[in-house]
Amino acid sequence: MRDRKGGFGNDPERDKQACPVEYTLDVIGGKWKGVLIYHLMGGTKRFNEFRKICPGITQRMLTLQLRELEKDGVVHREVYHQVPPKVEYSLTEFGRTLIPIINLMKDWGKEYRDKQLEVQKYSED
Amino acid sequence: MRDRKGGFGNDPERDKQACPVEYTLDVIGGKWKGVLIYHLMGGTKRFNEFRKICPGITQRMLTLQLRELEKDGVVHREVYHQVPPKVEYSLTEFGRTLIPIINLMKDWGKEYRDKQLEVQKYSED
DNA sequence: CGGCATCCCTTAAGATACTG
DNA sequence: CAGTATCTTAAGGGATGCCG
Repeated sequence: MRDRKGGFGNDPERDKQACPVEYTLDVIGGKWKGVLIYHLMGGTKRFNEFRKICPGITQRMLTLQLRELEKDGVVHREVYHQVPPKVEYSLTEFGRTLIPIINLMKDWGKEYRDKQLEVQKYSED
Repeated sequence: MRDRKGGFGNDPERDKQACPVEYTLDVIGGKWKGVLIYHLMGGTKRFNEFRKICPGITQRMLTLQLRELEKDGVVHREVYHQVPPKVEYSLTEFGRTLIPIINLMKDWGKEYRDKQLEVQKYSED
């Protein structure tokens, strides 16, 4: 067992919860959560719309990531009980509080993607 | 991890690179990267300092995460060739451009950690 | 259409031991 | 002190098939 100085109990999540940054990353830092939230900022989306927007994601992962966002209260899932089925995903009010962060990340990503590539040149093997 | 060897031809990571949000998450979204950057905002840190601050992280993971941050140009690694060895980690200028994002994530985490717990109560039906 | 269940492989991550 | 190396386990994730 791991030596846990301070005896905080044995919840491995505690370390993350203790740091607000990690808590936030826990909500938006999943493999696809960032993009999903980002695209939801542009309006309601259906399941297959996401699949078109993110060709790399599988149904399974899309479901899992959306479920986690739903569980975290970030995304609302509206089911229309009809044939063929229709499910719409949207940001909750709570989810919208993330918009400033996502926007900042978007801006940073756009601005520094190139510069970061330059940096990498100097640290190549 | 990100493949730097070739171009973006059939790189499955391409989808992520295509979205600036995901690019940013790729840099700061690693399991421990957020906390590491966050703590580096408070000043230079040594290897074992991190281990004290983040009791849950293993040497191995700490090394790997720091190396990735270094590779991405976010963190500078200063090695003092002496006995006993001394290595200091600090944010690069590039790394400092992330500070606004980390701060925003910290604020959001602090503010909404509690509210999110409430949200979960309502989504248990 | 929008899933979920299953199988299976790959990658991430932990434990431990050892080193410059 | 600040790591590597190695092994093992846990989690992530793809492919496929079925179902409401």
